[in-house]
Amino acid sequence: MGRPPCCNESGVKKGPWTPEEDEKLMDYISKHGRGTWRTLPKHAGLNRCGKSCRLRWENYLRPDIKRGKFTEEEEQLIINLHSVIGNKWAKIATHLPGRTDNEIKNYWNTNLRKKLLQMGIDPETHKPRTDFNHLLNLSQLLGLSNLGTSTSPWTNPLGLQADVTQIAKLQLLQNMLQLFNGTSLVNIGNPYLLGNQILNPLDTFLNGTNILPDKDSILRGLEYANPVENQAENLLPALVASGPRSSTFNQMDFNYNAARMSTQSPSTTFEAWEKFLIDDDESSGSYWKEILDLTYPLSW
DNA sequence: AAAACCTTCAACCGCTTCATA
DNA sequence: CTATGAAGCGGTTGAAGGTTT
Repeated sequence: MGRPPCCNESGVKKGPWTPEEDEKLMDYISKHGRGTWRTLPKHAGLNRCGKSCRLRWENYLRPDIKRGKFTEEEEQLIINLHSVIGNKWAKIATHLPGRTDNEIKNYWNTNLRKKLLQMGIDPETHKPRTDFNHLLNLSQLLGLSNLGTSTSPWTNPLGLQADVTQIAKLQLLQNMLQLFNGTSLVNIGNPYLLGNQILNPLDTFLNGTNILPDKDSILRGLEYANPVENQAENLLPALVASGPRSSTFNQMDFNYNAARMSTQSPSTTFEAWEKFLIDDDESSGSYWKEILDLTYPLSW
């Protein structure tokens, strides 16, 4: 449509808001309500466009805005929701009272994205990263760190920290699973799957059992999370494995549940993964070595 | 101490969606 | 059904503050 942006109006102030402007806006809204944003600035005595006023109010001045760091629960919820509905920040924000879409978007881009990438998870698809360079870097990193662990798990020639090693292991394993499976489902901590039996990834791998959530249970979960709008239709790119629910390599799908994590110590997604990794018998190294030997018949 | 670099987040821009005439 | 205008949304930018060199 040909309508010019409202902010093209000449002489309208842009940029950071001053305390005086904030005061005027809050004052006006508290007395008269929001009304229409387009006419609000004029009535409130603000030299701003309506859009700017709306943004300032919605993202900063609204009295019910929660300030401060995101909690682990919020963090986990954002990841889970993002895995289902993608970059629908406004939708995600409706599940986090007091948080704005802008705030969630910023937090995602500056923190959560990086965390997932570090864990070898593609933040767009919520599946393991499969780009070759990434795999190569991981295998090199892992190889170097293994050199160090042969003498002491905490020191190595490059000074790599143990957590780097653990992350590398996790990433490599996930990538290998993806290569094996092609339909690998990595869903770390979905609180909507409370009803499903969830296995420790290691147990899953060793026992050869696998329980994946079906589409109905996901939909029920969403309905629970948002009873007003049960509209999860076609919004399930990452949660529903495209392959058969019970195949040889689907056994290795990591369906690791947030509820399990939250009822046990450690309590967070990332800590739980860390625990899983550290609990691995480092001294024998057999678990990882076997996997690596199976998939990479090269010497480390 | 200072410059360079990095990170964060408020705010903007332009597009889409929704409501209504 | 169509056109129009307002609101909403998501991507992007850039200033400010923090950190590293």
